[in-house]
Amino acid sequence: MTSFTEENYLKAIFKINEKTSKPASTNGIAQQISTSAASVTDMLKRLAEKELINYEKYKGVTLTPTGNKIATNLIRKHRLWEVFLVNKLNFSWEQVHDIAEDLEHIKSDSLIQRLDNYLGNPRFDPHGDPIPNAEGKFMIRNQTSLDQLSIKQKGVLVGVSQHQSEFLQYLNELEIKLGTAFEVLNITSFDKSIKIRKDDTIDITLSHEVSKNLLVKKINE
Amino acid sequence: MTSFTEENYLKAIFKINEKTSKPASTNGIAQQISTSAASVTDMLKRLAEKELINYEKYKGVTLTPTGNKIATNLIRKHRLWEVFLVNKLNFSWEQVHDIAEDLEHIKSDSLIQRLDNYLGNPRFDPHGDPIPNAEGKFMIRNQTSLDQLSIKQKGVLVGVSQHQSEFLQYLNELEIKLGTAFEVLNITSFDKSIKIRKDDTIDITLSHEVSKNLLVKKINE
DNA sequence: GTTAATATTTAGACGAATCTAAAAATTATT
DNA sequence: AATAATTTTTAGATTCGTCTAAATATTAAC
Ligand SMILES: [Mn+2]
Ligand SMILES: [Mn+2]
Ligand SMILES: [Mn+2]
Ligand SMILES: [Mn+2]
Repeated sequence: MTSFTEENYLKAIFKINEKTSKPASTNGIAQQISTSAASVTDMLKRLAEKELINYEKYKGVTLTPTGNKIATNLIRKHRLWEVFLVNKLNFSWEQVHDIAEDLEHIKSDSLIQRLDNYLGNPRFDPHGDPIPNAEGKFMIRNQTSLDQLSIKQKGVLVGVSQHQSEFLQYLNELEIKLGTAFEVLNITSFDKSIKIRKDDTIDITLSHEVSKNLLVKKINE
Repeated sequence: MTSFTEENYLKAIFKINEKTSKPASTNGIAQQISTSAASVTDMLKRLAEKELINYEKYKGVTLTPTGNKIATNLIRKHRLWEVFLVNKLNFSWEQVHDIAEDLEHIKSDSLIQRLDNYLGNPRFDPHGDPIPNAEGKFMIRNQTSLDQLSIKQKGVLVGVSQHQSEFLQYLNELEIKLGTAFEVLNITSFDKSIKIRKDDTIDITLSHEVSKNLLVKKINE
């Protein structure tokens, strides 16, 4: 059996591997999990012992197939619960991550299978992130960050790469949500701030810090 | 903060107090929780230290107001989740207890408040047990066990005092569920087995072991 | 009211997960 | 290549929750 804590380590390693395409470092994991490097080393030994990770001293870690299965299943559960919280309980997208962080550890295959079904087998979570299927396969999303677009290009918001509630609340204020359509009007070369026309009506200016965290699908006309 | 384990002790103490109307004994708790008496004594010291229980060596335990609040809230969450699993995810009543045993430990007041609302503020769980309100008040159910009825008396099933899945599955086979109407036709003095007419149509015989675990509300005509 | 049986607590140990401080290995800098 | 900076591991301690075995207290039986 994998404990609550072990599961969190596996998920952290998965995310780092995914983001960097490299083995996860001890410090990287420590930071992700908000713990000390020493604790991480301890846990890596245990996870290696259980054959959930590939670990060589000083060389970083990757997941074994078994470890990968557990990690993707956690992500599947996390994202399905987020859909439940938003679609059924009417939570807002910035409120659900922390709750899902706990719910993802509930161990029942039939529960998650029924939940998936009840929600209509959603393929994306409230933040636009893909929900892996029961076999752990992710759907690949055709996306670019908004700051990669050039003037006059159009796009539609399909995701966010920041999940902090302050960021999401800021988007709420601007009435930017998944599905919102954009056209790039102007880019200031000095600070890379970007002026866009939203839903063909309202013009707003976004800082580079914001625009690089907005994931859009380009619309070719 | 109260841990998962501490919560389970508080709930066990609550249940014993409720059932016996006496302070819970060390052995009683040990049995309820499937652990050793020594472990219980250890934990009782910790819980007393946190002022969640009233504990005097060799004298048994009761809950303090704070401990009681935590315990009733756990029961509230447990039963609300059971309603969700049965009413929304179409689980059968014998499948939900174990899953709810985990879900009850999820800590989010807004979650449980929204869930309650989403379910239509149910007052009883799938086994007929009352769901305490947010203040911890239980609704008192007017009930007698079926074996207390005399011949020709009528009643309707409002609960079960056994929650084992084998028992519930046996009731499924007999098509006995909450709301099922009974009339007592006959009681065998030898083994106290009882013959009833179910829903005015089918006659079935139940052992005393079964009838004493069926909670009915008498119907006076 | 002693003695026997049972219930409860204490003693001592262990595994999981964590920490800080110190040692060792790796990587970067000159 | 030698030294400095950084990263990682080890050593040693702590807390939580658990165990078995032994000691003590309570309750039941004679
Ligand atoms: Mn999330
Ligand atoms: Mn998400
Ligand atoms: Mn239950
Ligand atoms: Mn129940």
